[in-house]
Amino acid sequence: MTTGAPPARRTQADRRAQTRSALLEAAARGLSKYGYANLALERVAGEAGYTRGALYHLFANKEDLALAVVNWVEESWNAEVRPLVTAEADPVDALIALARGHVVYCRRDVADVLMNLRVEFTGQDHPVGRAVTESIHRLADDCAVLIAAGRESGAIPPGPPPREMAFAYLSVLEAVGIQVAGKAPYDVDLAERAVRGVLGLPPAPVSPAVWGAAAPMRPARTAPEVHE
Amino acid sequence: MTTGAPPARRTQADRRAQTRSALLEAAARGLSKYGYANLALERVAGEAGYTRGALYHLFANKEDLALAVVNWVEESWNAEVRPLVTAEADPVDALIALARGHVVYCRRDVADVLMNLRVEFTGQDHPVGRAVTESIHRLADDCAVLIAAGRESGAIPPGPPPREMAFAYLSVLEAVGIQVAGKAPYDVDLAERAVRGVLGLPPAPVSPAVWGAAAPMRPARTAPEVHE
DNA sequence: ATGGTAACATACAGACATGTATGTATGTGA
DNA sequence: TCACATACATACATGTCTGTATGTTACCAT
Repeated sequence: MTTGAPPARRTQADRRAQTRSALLEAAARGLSKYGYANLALERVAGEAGYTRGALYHLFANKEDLALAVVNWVEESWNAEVRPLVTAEADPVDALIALARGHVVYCRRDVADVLMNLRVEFTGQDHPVGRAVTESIHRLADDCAVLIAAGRESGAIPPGPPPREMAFAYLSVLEAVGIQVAGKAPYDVDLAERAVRGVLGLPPAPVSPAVWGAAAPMRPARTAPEVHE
Repeated sequence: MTTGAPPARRTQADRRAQTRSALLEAAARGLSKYGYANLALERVAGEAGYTRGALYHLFANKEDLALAVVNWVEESWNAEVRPLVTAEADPVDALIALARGHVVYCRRDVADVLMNLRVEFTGQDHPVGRAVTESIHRLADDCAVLIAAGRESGAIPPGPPPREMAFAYLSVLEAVGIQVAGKAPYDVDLAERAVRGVLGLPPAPVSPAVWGAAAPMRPARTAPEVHE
């Protein structure tokens, strides 16, 4: 190519995909920081490098954009954390793996979008709030199955009904996830502690060195701690 | 008094106090349900039985009202929960009593005001967010002292720095408090489980009957379970 | 009873955000 | 090259909310 060549032509499909992606990311960051009510579309578009016209071309309205973000976040969580869970045959190991994986997921800056929206729409009937609630319910259903299995095998002691237990487990995990996110080396182990407590399990057998310098290797039966 | 007597004259001070109280309660309910951004003062005033004129007569602006609510909630929490904590000489018992007392406090409908505001203003610099943060920091400082004392006595195993531990403890307690509030009989015991887990303590020695019908009596060394 | 102040209610003004309408730029197939 | 459709930008219209100004009611001291 010569030095004076014009920029390469991008297809409309490519342009559309890039615009959409940029807007979703900007909206997610905005929802994370400002919530839904305070999310100004002029700002979202600006931070994505476009204008509201482009935004309204791709999304019907503010609600449509937020719902798209909710789906986007759920998908990215499923892509990163679910494999860790399904890789475990034992229910307790699966629940612990989920907790550890979730805390690692919380190291990214949009991890609290769903929690923020859930808190914001609690007690209100709104499409975005409903979407978040449904997302969490799907996850809670899966956790309830694991909890019930763990109880049946005797690995998990008795407690509230499995579904209630699952909601408590998730709320604790969510809170710890956000509170200690990124505070390696102990964010992951602290999350495990918290969910073991809620489930009624005794503390994991670890040496005191865990709370010191570098995180040590995990026992062989749990998920890997670091993911790239 | 005769049947046709006019209503009793109330002093201006009494009228002012009643108006202020009604507005604070309505605002607290509004902040709990809608957060700050979505809190419409027209609605607050209406639900309190007044108009925005009365509201602006008593509070400089929306921010002033919200700050007053934050203080009001903090004071009511301190009045109800702190005595349970200070009544315990042992640090672990104090932390457990705090958790149990907090969950009982969460049975009222404005218990989540501070959490909602904290979530809403995370990442932003706003006077209301700062007030909430300071309130939580004061509590975390006290918890950190208890945690440090428990570690020194050997009752609490090692973990992250006491202050970090205190924030994790509070975030877990807050999450469980809101998630299971009012779901007697197990909301209080579930909260205890959660915080024991975070602190690294083994499960409390309880019989399986706890998760059945009525809550049994607690062992003598912990705070009473029911408060009127 | 009267004048003054506080407690409240109603009207006004401006800012901000959303959604819609219209204009401009870019890709695409014939 | 040209007509068309899509991708985006800019302008317009409307509603909502906050804070301020003004009006009315109630208490209070003289």
